[in-house]
Amino acid sequence: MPKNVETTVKDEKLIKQRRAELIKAAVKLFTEKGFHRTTTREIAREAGFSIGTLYEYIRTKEDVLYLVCDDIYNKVSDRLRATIALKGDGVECLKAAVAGCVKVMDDMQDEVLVMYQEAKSLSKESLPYVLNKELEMVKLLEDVLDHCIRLGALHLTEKEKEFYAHHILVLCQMWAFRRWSLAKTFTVHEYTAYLIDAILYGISVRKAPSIDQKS
Amino acid sequence: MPKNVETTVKDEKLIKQRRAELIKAAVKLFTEKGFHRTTTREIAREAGFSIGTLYEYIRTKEDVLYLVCDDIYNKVSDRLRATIALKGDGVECLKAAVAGCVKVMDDMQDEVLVMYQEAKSLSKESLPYVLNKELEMVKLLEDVLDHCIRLGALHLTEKEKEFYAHHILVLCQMWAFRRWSLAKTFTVHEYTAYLIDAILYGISVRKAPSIDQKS
Amino acid sequence: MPKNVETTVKDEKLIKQRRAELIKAAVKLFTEKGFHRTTTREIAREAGFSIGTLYEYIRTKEDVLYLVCDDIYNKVSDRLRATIALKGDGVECLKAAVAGCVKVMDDMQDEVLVMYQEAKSLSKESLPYVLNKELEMVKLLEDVLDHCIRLGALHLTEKEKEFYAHHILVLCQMWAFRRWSLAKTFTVHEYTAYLIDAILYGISVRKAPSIDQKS
Amino acid sequence: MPKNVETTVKDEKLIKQRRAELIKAAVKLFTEKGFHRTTTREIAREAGFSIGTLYEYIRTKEDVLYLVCDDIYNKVSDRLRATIALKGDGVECLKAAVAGCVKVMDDMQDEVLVMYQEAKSLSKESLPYVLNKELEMVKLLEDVLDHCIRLGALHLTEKEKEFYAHHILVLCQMWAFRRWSLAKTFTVHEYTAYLIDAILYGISVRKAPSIDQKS
DNA sequence: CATGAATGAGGCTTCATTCAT
DNA sequence: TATGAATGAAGCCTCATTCAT
Repeated sequence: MPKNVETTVKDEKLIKQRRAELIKAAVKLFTEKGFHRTTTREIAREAGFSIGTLYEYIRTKEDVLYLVCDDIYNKVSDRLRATIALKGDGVECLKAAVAGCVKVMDDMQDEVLVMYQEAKSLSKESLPYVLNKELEMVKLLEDVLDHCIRLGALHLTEKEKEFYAHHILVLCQMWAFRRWSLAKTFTVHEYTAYLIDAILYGISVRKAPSIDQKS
Repeated sequence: MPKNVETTVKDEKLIKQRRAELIKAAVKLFTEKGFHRTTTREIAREAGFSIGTLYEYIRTKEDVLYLVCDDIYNKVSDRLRATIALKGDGVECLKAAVAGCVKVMDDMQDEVLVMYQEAKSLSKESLPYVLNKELEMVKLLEDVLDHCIRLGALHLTEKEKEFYAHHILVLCQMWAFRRWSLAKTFTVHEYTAYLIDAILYGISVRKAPSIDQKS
Repeated sequence: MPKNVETTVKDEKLIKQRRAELIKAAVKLFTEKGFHRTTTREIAREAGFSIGTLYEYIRTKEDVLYLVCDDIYNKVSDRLRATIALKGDGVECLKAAVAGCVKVMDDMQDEVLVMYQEAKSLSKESLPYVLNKELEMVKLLEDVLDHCIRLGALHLTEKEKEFYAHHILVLCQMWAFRRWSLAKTFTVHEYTAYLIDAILYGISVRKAPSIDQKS
Repeated sequence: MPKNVETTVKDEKLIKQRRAELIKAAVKLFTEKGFHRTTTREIAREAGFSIGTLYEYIRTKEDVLYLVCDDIYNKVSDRLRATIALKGDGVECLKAAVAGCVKVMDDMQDEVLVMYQEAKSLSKESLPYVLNKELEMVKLLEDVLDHCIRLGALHLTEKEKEFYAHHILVLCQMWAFRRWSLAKTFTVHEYTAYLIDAILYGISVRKAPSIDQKS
């Protein structure tokens, strides 16, 4: 399923190493100027090898984008999986997940932005693979919700579960996308606290005990 | 503040008309292939005039992007303003706003996507202007919240208000950004209903009366 | 049938003129260094316009080769048609045709060499069209033979006619291909005289009346 | 006279063996895609060794072409020499030579085509050597003609002899060059028969006894 | 005002050749 | 000797922009 970017080089270990260098360079440049404004030469130079060498490890410029997106998704997913960890009783588990997810978005802001802004430039063949990765992340949050449901802490239908998985993921990503504005008012921790509250109890519950909730 | 895209042509009426044609053509093409993959020639052809004429109404390709983003922001803002309208008592007003906002995102999905995906290609000079437009939209939602607060339907601090304005806007945009996945499970109306619930009451309140909320 | 090389330019007259310039430049360069060793930039410079302009009149480097081959074939065919003219009684007509054909090969040696040496670099799509042109030239010679046959000067079966048409054409081309060697010993006129004799009467008839011819 | 292609390797036997492999691979590839479209890497891979090893046995890509042309010329010459063999009385000897020559062209069509189409890509230094090989082949046919002359079967001046040697060689090559068209109508044997007739007696003698031949 | 031919900088990619292992 | 990773010059082509008509 994962597209296999062809190489001229055979040494697997070398491929891994060079690719890591290449991806690091590309992420840096894409962050600064975007995929289209970055030239292959710049990527090669930043990665520390010649243009010829770059093309020993990829076949097209688009391959670089694919490798970058693939790598970031994997890293984000891995970190998410590690942070979420289904620990804590009841709703605590969800809170931890949200906090972890925001932290990942905070730590990897540059990468996350690159991924979401440039993935659209992938070819028709690669795009589905990447979109699927996005759904895998949604799935991770569904697992958290499932856990809470099994603990009896939440009561959700299947549809609600899907809805909330997207909902929570988007709200966490929001920190990455809107930090330029939000960071003027909130620290990550404040943001996280507000977000947990908003997700769990909604806006109306803010100190309004007498209001007729969802009558 | 709004950058003035220079023209060779003087006739104001003509400028308006040609720009409208130009923007329409550009939005169509940007939707299909993105800003960078679209050539100025294509824009001219799609708009129905020659490349020479195109350059009578803009100075650089980036001007087209600026005009497009500006135009879409204005349209989205206008529609939002019209839909929101601060009508309804108490929390109804907020519900109407959310519903209206989602509808706008649904109606203008293509435009919204173009705007958010390509705005990053604007120059350092134009970007702030566009980001500011984004904040104006946030402000619109803050106004709604203010209204609810004044009606006594909500109780929010200034910070909470800012947070929720972003929060709500992002969740509405989510429909535009994730329709490729969400639409498999939800209709716009379902999505809207779930969203209103989620915003107002959060996830934990879903039929779980006995749970000790935020003790 | 003739492939239509696409242009960006619309003015038909201009296309004709520029193409003529382009072809002239290309023939000169291809003659000197061959198709593969000639760069598009060199063609543009030699033709007197910029690389950008060159690409307004063609889409690929191969288009240049196609235009060149097409043009040369047309010129050679036209000259052949003009020279042959089915004039003269009996076998005189054939002699005139051979003489004319050799003259064409002599006058257009460079072009003929380019055409036969580079045509193989045409794409699978264009090649058949060019090969067909070759067959048209064979056809011209078949017409001459037909004429002689109708005059009663020659007696050939259909197969013989086809054979001799190729046979004569190849022998005329021989002057173009082997002038580097033949010209050391023969002038064109000598060559023509020898060739006519060889074609008409063969080698054995050279002053050998007593030999038992093909008994 | 024969250019000495330099090697890093000393072992003569190894050189011979590797070169044979290399030439075989190159002929195959040149036949398929021509010299310029074939890469050195492809040659190495097809020959069964690495690019590094290839360059132990040649110094430039052009060396490969030189080796190929040289090898083919030698093989063709050898086969020609073997087939011709100056056997047969009188004109039979010539007939046998023509038949043999056509057979060689038929058997080695691919090689012959490669040789004549790519030799022009040789450098100014190598070209004369290869052209000289061509003249050696002409010489072989001159020898045949000489033999016939000595037998009294033909009467030719020196100039006529040179002319006919080229003439016959070209007509035999014609089978290789035009088989794409001729083979639709003729088998090799038919072609050979027609050709022998044409060379010996010319076109006019075809059943036209009363015509005043070159009076 | 409108047109579209002309321009050329610059991007992506290939590939012959080298050289350290 | 054999290998194959590294190199970078050089090729093809695109496209934003200009300007004469």
